[in-house]
Amino acid sequence: MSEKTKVVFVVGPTASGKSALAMQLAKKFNGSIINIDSVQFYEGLIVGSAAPSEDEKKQVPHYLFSYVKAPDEMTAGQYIRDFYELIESGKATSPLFVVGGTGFYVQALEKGMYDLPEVSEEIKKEVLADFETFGSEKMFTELKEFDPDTELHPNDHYRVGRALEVKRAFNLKMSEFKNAAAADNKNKLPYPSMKIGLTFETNDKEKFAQRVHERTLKMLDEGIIEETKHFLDDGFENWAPLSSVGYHEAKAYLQGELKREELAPAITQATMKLVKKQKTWFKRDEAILWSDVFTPDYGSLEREVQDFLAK
RNA sequence: GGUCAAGUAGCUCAGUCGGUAGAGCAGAUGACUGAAAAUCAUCGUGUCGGCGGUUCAAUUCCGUCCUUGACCA
Repeated sequence: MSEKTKVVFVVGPTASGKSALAMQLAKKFNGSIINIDSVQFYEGLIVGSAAPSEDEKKQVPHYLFSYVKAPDEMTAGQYIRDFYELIESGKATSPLFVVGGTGFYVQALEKGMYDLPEVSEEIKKEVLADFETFGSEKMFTELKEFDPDTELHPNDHYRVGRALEVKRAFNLKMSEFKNAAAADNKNKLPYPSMKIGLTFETNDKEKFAQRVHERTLKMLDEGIIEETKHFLDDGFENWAPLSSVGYHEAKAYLQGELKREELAPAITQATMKLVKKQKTWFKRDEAILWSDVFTPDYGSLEREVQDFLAK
C-alpha cells in the first residue's frame, strides 16, 4: 500500500467499550486494530483482560495481542520497537486503530522515549538485592547523590530502582532524560495521529460501577479463576501481569486469602480504582476527543475520523 | 437464667497508668519516561454502645442497661 500511515488512538478507562468502537471504525475505514493495553499483550490472559475473541479477530486484522509468553514481561520500550517492526513489515493496513487504556504506553508511543537498550538481568537483580540488604533509604541516597535533580519520592522504590538501574547500566541520569526528551522530539510518532476517547461523567459513577460489576460476573463465568490457576500451576505466581486487576484477586482466592463470595466485589472494587486512575491519566490530555459511554455519538466520531483521514 | 469476652472512623482493629484518640483497608484528589491493570504522594471530629455515679476533668474507673459472641445451665 502506498497510502500514508495514519494512526487513530482509541483510549479511555477499562469497560468503556473501546474495543467495540474500534471494531466499528476499523470496519468502516478498512483499517487494522493494534493493541495498546498492557495486559492484552500476554498470551493466556484472555478472559481477565477482556481481550478480543477469535471471531472478532477474523472480522478485522488485530495485531500485538496475546503474543508475549510467561515468564517474559513487556516493557514500554519493547512495545515501541514491536510497533515499528509491525509497521515496517507492511502487514498492518492503515488506518491503524491503536486501542487500549494504558496511558503510559500511549504516551511512550506518541511522544517517544529516550532510546536505551534493556537493562541486563544481572543489574536488575543486583538492584533488587541491594534494596533488600541496604533498605530503600540508602538506595535513595545513592540516587540523590548521583542525580541531585531527581524528583522521585524516596518511597517510590519501583521508580528509584529503575533510576538506579539506568545509573549502573549506562551511567546516565533519569532527570536529564526528561528535559532532553522534551527539547528534542526525534522519537515522536512519525505519522499523523488523532485521539478519541470514551469516558463518563463523575455523576454517572454508580451507573458505571454497575456495568463493571456485570463485567466482573461475566469474567468469573467465563473462567478467570481457571485462567489464573493455570499460571499458578505452572509456577508463575510471581509473574508481574498476575498482579493486575482481576488476576490479583483470583490469585488471592486460589491461595486462600479471599473467600469465594468476596471475590466478585473485590474485583469490581479494584476495577473501579483502575478506572479512576485511567481517567486521571487521560484527563490532562487535551487533544482527546471525548464521547460519553452512556450516550455515545458515534456519528460525530466517525465524521471526525473521516475528516482526519481525508487530510 | 448464669459466667466470661467484646462494643472506638464505612470495614478490621490499636490506644488512652483519667486531660475528648490513630493505624491498615476502603474512599477522595493527584503524580507518572522500559512491571504502568504496576508504583507512589496528600487528605482522618469519630455522640470512643446508652444512661447514671466518682472526679476539676471520664472514651478510660465504678454501677446499671442494651447489643453481639463463646461457654455453662
